[in-house]
Amino acid sequence: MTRQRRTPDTDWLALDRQLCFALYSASHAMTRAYLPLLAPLGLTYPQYLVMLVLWQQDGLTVSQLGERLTLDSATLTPLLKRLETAGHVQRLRDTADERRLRLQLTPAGRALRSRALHIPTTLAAATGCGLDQLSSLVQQLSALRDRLSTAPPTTA
Amino acid sequence: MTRQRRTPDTDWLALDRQLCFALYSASHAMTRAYLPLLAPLGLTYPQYLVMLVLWQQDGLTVSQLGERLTLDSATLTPLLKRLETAGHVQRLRDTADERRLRLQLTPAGRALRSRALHIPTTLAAATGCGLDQLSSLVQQLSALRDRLSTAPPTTA
DNA sequence: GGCAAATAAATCGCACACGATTTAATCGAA
DNA sequence: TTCGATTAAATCGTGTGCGATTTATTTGCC
Repeated sequence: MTRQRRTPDTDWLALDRQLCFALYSASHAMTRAYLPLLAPLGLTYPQYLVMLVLWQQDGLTVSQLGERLTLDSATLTPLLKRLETAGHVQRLRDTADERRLRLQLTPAGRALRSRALHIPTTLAAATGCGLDQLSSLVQQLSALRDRLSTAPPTTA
Repeated sequence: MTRQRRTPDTDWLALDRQLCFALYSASHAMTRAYLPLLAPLGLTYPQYLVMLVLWQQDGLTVSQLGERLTLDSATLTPLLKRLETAGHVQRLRDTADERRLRLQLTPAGRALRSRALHIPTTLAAATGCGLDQLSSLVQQLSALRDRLSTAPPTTA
């Protein structure tokens, strides 16, 4: 006789089966792991992501930055003002098109990069993953993100 | 002569190499994909996660709920008050220990479950992943989350 | 019993996220 | 050329997250 269990195979709503929760909780755990490394630099985690982009390419507009991070101006404007107050970036109106705002690193902002160089390897160690699993995860998650964001709104 | 490129193999700070950003952006893309499915139920995404837990096990305390979701009372208290206002849960002081708050689903909260049953399959389709890749990702991400949260604060 | 330590929620302050609207600047077609 | 449509940021309101503190209750040790 098979009896009904509390979480049978058919309970597709079980928390630990949800990819969404696995992503959500892993992402938050990652953010928490970054905190002690970013605190000495005076950066929050989203601010660190912005700096990663600007260290790669300076002089972007707010929209261009938002495309890379999939964030909009409602999120970025106050964040960038805080980075400006902290002295890491300058916010300059584009003279050719006054609607656009150009983001320029200050010397202090550029200098901060050298103090961040150790972070990726430190974190990679904390994950306990091998380098091959790490890059495999990055590949899978990037592809997943792209499929989710180009997918039709509901598919229903 | 090899010349220096803008993003050489040694640029470990490149945004698209970061597992943290792959996680962060995939997680946000996932949340956005849920929005049109959750709006008809009147739930935000974190509220949906709380309901997933309560549908599996009713009568939990705030701390127990927080353990499953890795969230603390600062986040959960206002969220639960909104779920109570919406009529989905009741917040009852434990008579045996007045410090504890017991979370009980209302009939409306229990009934909501049937309207959520289609969500996991709809989303699974939107990911464009096979079922085997989905469960593999859930496994890897859950393990990653556990390693990150049990790891020593800095390892430095 | 009585009181310090521990525990459970709540509260406070700050920083994201994001839908929706607003403001300002540019573009484009009649 | 001029005025409506488009575009870029900024603003507004709501809802998380979380470090730090506060309040209320219980526990444990004398």
